[in-house]
Amino acid sequence: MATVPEKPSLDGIESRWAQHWEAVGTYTFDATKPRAEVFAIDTPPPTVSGSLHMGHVFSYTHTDTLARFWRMSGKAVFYPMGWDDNGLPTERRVQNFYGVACDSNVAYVKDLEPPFRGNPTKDHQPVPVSRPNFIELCEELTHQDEKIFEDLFRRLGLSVDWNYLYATIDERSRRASQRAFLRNLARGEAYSQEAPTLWDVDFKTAVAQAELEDRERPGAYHTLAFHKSDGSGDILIDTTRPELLVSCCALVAHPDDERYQAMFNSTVRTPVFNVEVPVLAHPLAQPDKGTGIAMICTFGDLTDVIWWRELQLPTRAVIMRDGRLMTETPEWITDSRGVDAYAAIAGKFVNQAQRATVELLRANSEMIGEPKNITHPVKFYEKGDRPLEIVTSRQWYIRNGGRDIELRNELLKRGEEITWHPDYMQHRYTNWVEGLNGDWLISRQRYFGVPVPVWYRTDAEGNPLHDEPLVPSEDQLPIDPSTDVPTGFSESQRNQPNGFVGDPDVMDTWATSSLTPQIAGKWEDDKDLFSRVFPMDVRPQGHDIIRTWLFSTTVRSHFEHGVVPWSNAALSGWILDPDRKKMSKSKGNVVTPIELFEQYGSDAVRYWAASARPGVDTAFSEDQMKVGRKLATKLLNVSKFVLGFMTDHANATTVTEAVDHSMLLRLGSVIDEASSAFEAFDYARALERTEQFFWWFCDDYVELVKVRAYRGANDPGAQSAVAALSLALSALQRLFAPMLPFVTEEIWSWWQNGSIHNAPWPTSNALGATGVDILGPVCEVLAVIRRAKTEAKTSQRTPVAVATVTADSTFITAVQTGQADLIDAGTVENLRFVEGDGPTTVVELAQLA
RNA sequence: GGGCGUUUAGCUCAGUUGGUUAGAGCGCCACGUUCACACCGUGGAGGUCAUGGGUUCGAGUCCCGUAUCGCCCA
Repeated sequence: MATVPEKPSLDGIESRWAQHWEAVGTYTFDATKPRAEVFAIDTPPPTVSGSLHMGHVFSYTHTDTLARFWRMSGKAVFYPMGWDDNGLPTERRVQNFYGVACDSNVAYVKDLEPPFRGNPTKDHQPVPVSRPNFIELCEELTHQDEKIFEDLFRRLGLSVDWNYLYATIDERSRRASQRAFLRNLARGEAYSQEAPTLWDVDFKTAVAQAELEDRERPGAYHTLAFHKSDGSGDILIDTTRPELLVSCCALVAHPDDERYQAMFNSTVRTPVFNVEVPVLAHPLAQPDKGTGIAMICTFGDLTDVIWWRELQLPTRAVIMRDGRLMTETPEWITDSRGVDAYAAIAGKFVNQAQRATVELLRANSEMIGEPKNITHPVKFYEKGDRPLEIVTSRQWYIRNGGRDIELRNELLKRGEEITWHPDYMQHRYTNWVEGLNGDWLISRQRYFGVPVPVWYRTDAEGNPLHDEPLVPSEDQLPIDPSTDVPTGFSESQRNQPNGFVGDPDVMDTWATSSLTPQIAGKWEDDKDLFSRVFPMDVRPQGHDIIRTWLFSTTVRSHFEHGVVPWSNAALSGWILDPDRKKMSKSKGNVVTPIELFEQYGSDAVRYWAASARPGVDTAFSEDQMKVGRKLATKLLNVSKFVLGFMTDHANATTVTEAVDHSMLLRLGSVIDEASSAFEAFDYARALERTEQFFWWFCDDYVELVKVRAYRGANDPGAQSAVAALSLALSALQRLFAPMLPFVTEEIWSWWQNGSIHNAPWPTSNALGATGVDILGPVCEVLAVIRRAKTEAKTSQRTPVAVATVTADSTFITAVQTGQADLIDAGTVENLRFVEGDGPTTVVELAQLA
C-alpha cells in the first residue's frame, strides 16, 4: 500500500505540490457552509509598491498556520488575498519607474509610450502625462508586481483561495468604498468642512493624524520685540518660526501669569510689518517656555489652530499649497514699511522666507541677540521629506470619536469586544482612541485612488455649492465624478455657471482598506456570501498599524453594521536583523525570500517564522531555518522507516504492549496541548510541543521498539509496535502540517489518499491509549546505558554484560514492564533490579573483542 | 513626560494557574559510520534566571522599586 521513494528528497516539492493544490482546489472555500462552520480571515492586502520582504513571509506564515489548523479542524476556511495597489506608494513607484509625473492639465494620449520602463536615467526630468494615462501606467505596473507577489505567496505555501482575490483599486473595491462613504454621508457620519489642515507641500495633499510622525529637527529660538501700542515699551517673545510673523494675529500668555496680566486686552504692534494685534490669555500658553508669551500665527502648529478657534481670531494665512508664501501683499498689512517688507518675502519658500524675515528684523533691530539653537520635534507626514505646514482647505472627514466623547466611548467598547493576541495589544488601541484630537480626514489631493463620489451644483459665478453635494445612486457605483455626470445634468454643464463640478479629490487608501472585510466578503454584491463570512473570525496584522488599519476598520463596521468586524485580532511582531535592529534595505542586510526558499526550502523558512511567539519581535535567523530544514528531512526519513514496516503489517491496528500505549499517552497529551494552543492562536506553542515530542519519539521510542518491529509478520509484539508507530506517524504528520505543508503533504501522499491539508486534525481519543506512562523510567535507564558507552569511548553496539537498576518498586515495575525493548535497544545481556534508594543504574560493559 | 513590552547558557529562545536538581536548538568538546537518517547518532561542558526589596513552607514565575534595550503616544 505505501509507496516510499528509494531516496526521499525535499528538492522540488514546493512547485510540485503548489501546482497540485491549485489543480485540485485543495483550499477552495465551501461557500455553502453556515457561518458557524466558517473560519473567516481578513487578510492584510500587502502594498504593491515594491517587493515582498521577510516581514511579509513572517506574518503571513503565522496566519497560514491558523488557516490550516482550522481547515483540518473541519471549518470551511475563508482565506482571501488582496493587493493594496491604491494610493500614494503606487503613484510614487510609477513616477520613478516610468519617468513621468501626473498633470491634470495635460490631454490624454492613446497608447502612450512612457519615456522609461524601469531605471530612468539620473538626470531625467519627469514627463507630464494626463491623469487617465497616469492611471493606466499605475494599473500596468501594479499588475506586474501583483503577479510576482502571487508567485511568492504560492511558493511560501499560503493556503489562500485565489478565487477571492481582490485589489483595493478594482471595481468591486471602488464600489464598496464609495457605497460605504455615501452611507456615512447620508447618516451624517461623513462631512466636508473648510478648515486648517496639516498639509504636505511636496505631495500637495492633506494628511491625517494617523499618518503623522514627530521627527527631531534642529531649530532656533529667535527673540522678537513687539511694541506696546501705548508706547510704554516692548514685549519680547521667543519663536522658532520668525517667518510666520507676517501671519501673527495675537500674543498669548497664561491667564495666571502675573508678568502679563496687566497687558491682557491691550494691543501691540508687530515688528517689521507694524500690524496691531491684541494680547490675550489662554491656558494652553506655557509660562515656562521662552519668555512665557507666544505669538499666535495662522498657522504654525496645532496649538495655533486651537487658539485661533477658541479666541476667534482672524485668519491671516500666507503659506500656499506649494509651500511658498503668497505673492500679493496681504490686505492686513497697511503700513508702507510693512508693505515693502512683505515684498522681500513674497513668493519665497518657507525656509527662504525665514532668512529674509530675520534680515528684516536685524535691520530694524527688532530681533534681540542671536538665535539660540535647539532640537525639537517637528511634525512630518510619515512618507514625507519636509515639515508639514497648515493650510486651510475644504476636506472630507469621517467621524471617529476625536470630537465626540459619546462616539469615542462606543469605539472604546468595540475594542473590548475583540480578543487580542497577545492581549496587551489592546492598550495600543485604547491609547490611540483616547488620544484622538479630531475626526478622520479621508480626502486626498491625489490621482490614483477611489474618487470621492460626489458632484456640486455651481452658482451663477461658477462656484461650487458645497453644502448640498449631488450623489449618485448605489446602482451607479463605482463612479468617477471627473468623467461621469450627475443625474439631471449633461456633460456640457460641467464646470459651467449654474452647472456642476465633480469633487476633484480621491479618498485616502485607508478609507478603502478600512473596508477589507466588506470587500473580501463581497458586501451587497453577494449577500449570501457576506452573511456566511461576516463578522470575520480574525484580523491578522502588524502592531504598527493598529491606529490606522485596525481602528479605521472598526469605525466603518461600527457605523455600517453595528458590530466589530472580527472577534479576534492577531498582531505579529517585527523582523529584526541579527543585531536586533529593524532590517532595512539601506543597510544592505536584506536577504530576499526567494533566495532563502531555494537555499533551505519553504518549509524551513516557515519553521523559522512559526517558531516566533505571537506578537514578539524576532531576529532574522538562518540558523533557525537550518533547524527547520533538518526537521523536514527527519520527517522524510522517519516516515520512510516506519512505512517500511507496513509491508509486513499492512493491517496492524491493535496496540497491545505497554511501551506502545505509553508512547501514545504522551502523544495524546501533545495533541491536546497543540490543539488548545492553536485555538488560542498560539501556533508557536503548538509547534514547540509537537517538535519536542517528535524528537523524543525518533530518538528514544523508535530506538526502543525497532528490534521488536523487525520481527516477522505474525509476531504480536511486532504488530503492536507497527500499529503504534503508524498511529503516531499519522498524527505527527498532521500536527506538523500547518507549519510544514510541503513535506507533510509529500510524506502523507506515500500512504494516504487525499491531501493532508483536508485530513481531520488528530485527536487524543482516536489513539485509544490506556495505562500509565512507563517510558520515563525506561528511557532514564537507556540514557545511563548510552552514557556508559560514550564515556567508555566505545560504540553504542557494544553489549552490556550487566546493568543493575537500584530504585523503588514503582520505578522497577515500570522498567520491568518495558525491559524486553530496553534489552534490545541497549544490547543488554543481563538486566538486574535491586529495590532501594535511587534510582541509579550501574552498567558493566562486556569485554571488547 | 505618559503608556506598553523585553532582560533566562557564547548565540536564538522555551519555561501555561508558584512546587524536586531551570530546559531546547545552534555553536563548542569527545566519541561512534547501528541495515530510516552524516542535512546523522550518543554523550559532555556551559546559567548568581538584569538588579534591590517584599509575600510564601517554597519565587525564573506573584507584588513594589531601580536599571537596560525597544516600541507607541505627547
